[in-house]
Amino acid sequence: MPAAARAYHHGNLRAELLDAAERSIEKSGADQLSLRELAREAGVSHAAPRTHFPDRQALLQALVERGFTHLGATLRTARDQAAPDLEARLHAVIAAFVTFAATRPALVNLMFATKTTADEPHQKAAADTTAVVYDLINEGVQTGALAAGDPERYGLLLYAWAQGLATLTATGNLPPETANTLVAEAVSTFLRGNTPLP
Amino acid sequence: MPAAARAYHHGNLRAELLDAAERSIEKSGADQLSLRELAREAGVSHAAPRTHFPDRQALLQALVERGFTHLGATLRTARDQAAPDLEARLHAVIAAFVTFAATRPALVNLMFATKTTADEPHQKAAADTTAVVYDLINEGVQTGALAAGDPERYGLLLYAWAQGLATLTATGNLPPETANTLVAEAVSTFLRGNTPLP
DNA sequence: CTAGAAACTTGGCAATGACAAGATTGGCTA
DNA sequence: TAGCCAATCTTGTCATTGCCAAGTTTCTAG
Repeated sequence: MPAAARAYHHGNLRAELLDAAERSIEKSGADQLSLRELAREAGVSHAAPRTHFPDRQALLQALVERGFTHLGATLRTARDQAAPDLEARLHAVIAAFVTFAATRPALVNLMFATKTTADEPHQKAAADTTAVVYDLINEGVQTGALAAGDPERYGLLLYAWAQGLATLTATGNLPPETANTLVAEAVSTFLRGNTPLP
Repeated sequence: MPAAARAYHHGNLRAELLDAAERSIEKSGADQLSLRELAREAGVSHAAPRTHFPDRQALLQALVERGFTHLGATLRTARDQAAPDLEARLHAVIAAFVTFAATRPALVNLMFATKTTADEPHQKAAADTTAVVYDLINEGVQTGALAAGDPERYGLLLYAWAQGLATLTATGNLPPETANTLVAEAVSTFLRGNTPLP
């Protein structure tokens, strides 16, 4: 019995709760989120959410997981639609990251505020997201566009940069209109700083 | 009547509440923070905190403000104790940033999860923190160590990088022992990527 | 068609944040 | 020094919330 796709008393309550929760945190912050309020919005009883989420934390975690899945997909799309050279693709991916953060600041905060322990369910989704950057870096090292070195280290470095730019955007310290320019400079600085010696 | 230094019924309740709050969020996360619990720990009535903080959010904001003040001071100390050349000082500052984040992950998350609107009280403390990086960048541009360009843009770029590395450390995605190496690489990459043409 | 599981409801409890009104204390002034 | 005033803290209260237990409805597998 596929729980997610079932149409029962309410329909697919789980997904609707997550949608409402995402709207709520963007409007009032994550710590204002009320399960009972979500239930009211969905027109179900105050204990109905408990069927799908054992507690409040579980709902937030599901939100984070969905966020990473969404972000990963967004980054992959951006990569595939960019021009084929490394710089263009890196730029497209990081710019998409920043745009994502500008659109869903509260969700992004939540995603990166959650401690990462190995047994958490969002681990895989998060790894699939970082992999987008890592893979491009790997490719760059292999084609010789980047100086030989530990690709994982490069990946972490660039991912950290992207994450920082995204967070600054999400918190309003970086106006979205200048963000794009900064992303371009970050990528070109990164590449220029790691160009193999001729 | 200097409110902060007074010893009254309790002593300086305000500071003690903030200390307890910081301990609490590092132990159980910010959304588990309970004003009544803090009051109990301090041995005062459940409504006593209200004298110093109108509501829960105000306490969190005070925590953020204190955090930025502390971080700024930490960065300035690191800068002053480093070797006088630009790279060493940048490295020292960002490494101190990352160490700060590793020591107080929950506080750092809170600091960078809070939306920055102009009228918020922690604005100045936050600005004083970013200024440490900005000033070094400015100095680098003026002495010719960095290519001519918009210093503010450089500053934002490097600050974003530092913030990203700090957040990754705080969330456990970057083991503190490798963090130092990565910081060194980030700084040298940044400088290498922005060296003026000879 | 029936049994059992999944989804939801009703009722209840302890804890919390916020508020109002009163008590205590310390300093400032007249 | 007497007394007022403001800051600090207390007691009492309320609505809301998260979580839990027990029961009810609906779906589905066999």
